[in-house]
Amino acid sequence: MKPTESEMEILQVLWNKGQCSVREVFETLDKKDVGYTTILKLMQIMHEKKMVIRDTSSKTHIYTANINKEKTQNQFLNKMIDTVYNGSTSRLVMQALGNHKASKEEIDLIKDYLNQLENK
Amino acid sequence: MKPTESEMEILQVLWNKGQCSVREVFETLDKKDVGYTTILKLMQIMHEKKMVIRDTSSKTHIYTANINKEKTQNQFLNKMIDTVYNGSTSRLVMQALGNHKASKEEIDLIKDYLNQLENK
DNA sequence: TCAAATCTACGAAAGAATTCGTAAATACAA
DNA sequence: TTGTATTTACGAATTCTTTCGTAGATTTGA
Repeated sequence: MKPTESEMEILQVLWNKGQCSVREVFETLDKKDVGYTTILKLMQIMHEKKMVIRDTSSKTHIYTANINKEKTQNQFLNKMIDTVYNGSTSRLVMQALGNHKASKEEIDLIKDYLNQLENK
Repeated sequence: MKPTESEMEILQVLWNKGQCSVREVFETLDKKDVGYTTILKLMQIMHEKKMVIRDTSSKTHIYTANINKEKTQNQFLNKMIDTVYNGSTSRLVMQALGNHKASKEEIDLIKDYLNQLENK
């Protein structure tokens, strides 16, 4: 039920773009070392698992994500908090913030968010 | 180079306890459905990969983590931000905070941390 | 001492995930 | 029309991860 890493990459594209042909997904994630049919196969498997739905009315099938983005992200997040951060959400968050990846703008966003949380 | 999920669980124990025999790890993670030799094998593989070091001077070998906790956690975190949150640290953080898993205390911790960040 | 318990080593099976080759169908354009 | 492109379907190979059985060594304690 939990998407694999590759499936996650594909879902990412589908969530962003709404709907895509296999080729669009393939080109969006231009992974140097994977062939077109690999992505095709993965998406077919995802279809079997009902992670995506597809419109087969024309030759080129059009895929759409069929699982909830936030729910799926949360699933990964919780797993990660458990196995990587020993159950501590705050440690994860602080590490994410101390990270070079978090920009000033992002930190401001988070402050606003915390204030909102507080006022409830 | 990146630990697998099982390896991560074992590293977790080693990071927490400092050093352990296989049996200690086995008991700490008491997974109902995995045998002792499975954990042993995993730890032997981790040794081959130099993820852990071990003292073999007595019959019962004693293992210690040989990779950096923070660095390894960051590796997972960054991967996750990319493949699950489309590169957005703030989205990950906000979702973690909105999560049932983040308690009041944890949120306070994070506020302090943000203030510290600010004063630098 | 010797048997039971505990440990390591190691190969191999089982399971999961990824990868791709090839064939057949369809569309497209010269 | 005819051949080139693109697409799907699908089986099979490959690779990665997890699992365990068995054998042999060591320790322990009755």
